[in-house]
Amino acid sequence: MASVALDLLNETGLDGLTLRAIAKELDVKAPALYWHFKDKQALLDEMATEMVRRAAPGLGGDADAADWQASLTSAMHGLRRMLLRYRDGAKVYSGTRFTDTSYAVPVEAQLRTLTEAGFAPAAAARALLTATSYTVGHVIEEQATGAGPGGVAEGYDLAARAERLRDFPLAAAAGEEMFQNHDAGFEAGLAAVVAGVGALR
Amino acid sequence: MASVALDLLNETGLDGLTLRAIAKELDVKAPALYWHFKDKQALLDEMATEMVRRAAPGLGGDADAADWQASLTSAMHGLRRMLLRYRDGAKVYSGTRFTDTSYAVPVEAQLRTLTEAGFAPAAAARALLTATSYTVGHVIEEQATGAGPGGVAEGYDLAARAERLRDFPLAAAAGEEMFQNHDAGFEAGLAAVVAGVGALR
DNA sequence: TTGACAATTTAACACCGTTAAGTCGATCCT
DNA sequence: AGGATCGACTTAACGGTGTTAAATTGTCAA
Repeated sequence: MASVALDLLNETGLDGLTLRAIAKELDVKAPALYWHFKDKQALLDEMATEMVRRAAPGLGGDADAADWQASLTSAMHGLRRMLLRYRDGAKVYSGTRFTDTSYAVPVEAQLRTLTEAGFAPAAAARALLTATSYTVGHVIEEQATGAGPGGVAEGYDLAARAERLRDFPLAAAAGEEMFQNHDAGFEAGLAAVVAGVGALR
Repeated sequence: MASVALDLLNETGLDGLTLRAIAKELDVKAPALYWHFKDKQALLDEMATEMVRRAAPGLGGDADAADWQASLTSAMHGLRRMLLRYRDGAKVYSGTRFTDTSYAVPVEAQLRTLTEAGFAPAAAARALLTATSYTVGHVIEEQATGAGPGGVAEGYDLAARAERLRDFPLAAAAGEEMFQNHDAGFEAGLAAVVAGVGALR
C-alpha cells in the first residue's frame, strides 16, 4: 500500500501525490486510507521505509569490498541510486522518519566494516553521517534542478545563465560543473569525502 | 515583503506559511500578494534570495583567511548559520532558485580564492559544490530531527531509540553522534570534507 | 440468526492556492 | 477643474487538499 504510493510517486511527483490519487490507484476512496494510516505524514514515513527496504541489498556496501573506502563508496552509490530511482526521492527520504528498524541492517553492517577497519564507534558514526549528508545533499540538488531522465530543466539553460552571470566569470563557468554530468561530479565529490573522512580514524 | 515572509517563517514553519498568514502580517488580504508575485513559488524564491542577501557577508569566507581551507571552512560555517537561522531554512533554500545574482558575489569570491590557491576552475567548482552539498545535507538532517532551540524532538528520544535498535548495537550507539551536539559533529565532518577536497587541486 | 468487527463509503469541514471582477485613491493630461 | 489612467487593493468565488464523523457493507463465529 505504501508500495503503491511509492510507485505512483514517479508518475505524479511529490506535489501530485494526493491522497485521492493514491486511493484511486487502489480502487478505493480517500478516507479509506485513514483506516491504515494516522495521517499523510505516516504514509510518507512508510514510503521512505519501503524505499530503503527495496534498496537494502545495495546499501550495506559490498560484502567483499577490498577496504572500508570501497565499502563506504559502494554504499553511497547505492544510496544515491535509491534516491534517484524515485521522483523527488531525496525530498521524501529526508523529510521522514522510518517506521521500523529495517534501515538499521545496512547501517549496522557499514558501521561494523568501519570499526573493524580501526574507526572508533563514534568516529565511524560520524564518517557515515558525513558521507550520507553529502550524498543526500547532492541528490537533493540534482533533483531540484529537475533534470529528469537526461536533459537540463527549465531555468537552467547554461547559456542564459552564463549571460546573467556575465560579471562573475568563475561562477558562470561553474555552471557546467554544477548542472551537467551529475554522475561524474558526484563521483569526484564522493572520492574526496571518503578520502577526507579517513582522517577520523 | 519577502523579508516579512522570511521573518514569519520562524513563527509558523514552512507548513504554516500560508499566503493568508503572510497577508495578515502585511495588513492586507491574500489576493493582494498576487499583484507582487506570480505565484507562491516565486515568493519562496524571493525569500531564499533575501536569505542569502542578508547573510552575504558571512558567505564569502574570511577575506583575510590564512589559506583556502580556512576560507572554505568559514564560508560553510556561514552557510550553516544562515540556514539554521530560519525554521525549515534548509528546505526553503534547497527548493528554490534565486531571483537575482546576489548569490554570485560570495560564490565568485570563494571560487577565486580556490583558483588562486591552485585549483583548476572546474575543480574549484567541484570543491565548492561538494562542501555545499555536505553542509546543506547536514542541516536538512538537523532541522528534520526538529531540534529547535536546544533539545531533541519527539520520536528521537535516545533511550527509546536504543531500545528499538537493541539488535544493532553500533547503530544504536551512533544515535548519540547523530542527534546530539550538532555543532561539533558538523565541524568534524566539515574538517574531513575540506581536507578531502584538497585532493581535487 | 444474530452479533461482532474489520474495511470501506458518503458526506461534510476548514483551509489552501489561485482567478476574475470590481473598488479606491493618487496622478497626469488638456 | 474634470475626466482618464493606472497602481494597489478588496470582495467573491472556484476547485482541490487533508481530515473527521457517521453510516454502510461484507465476513465469519457462536
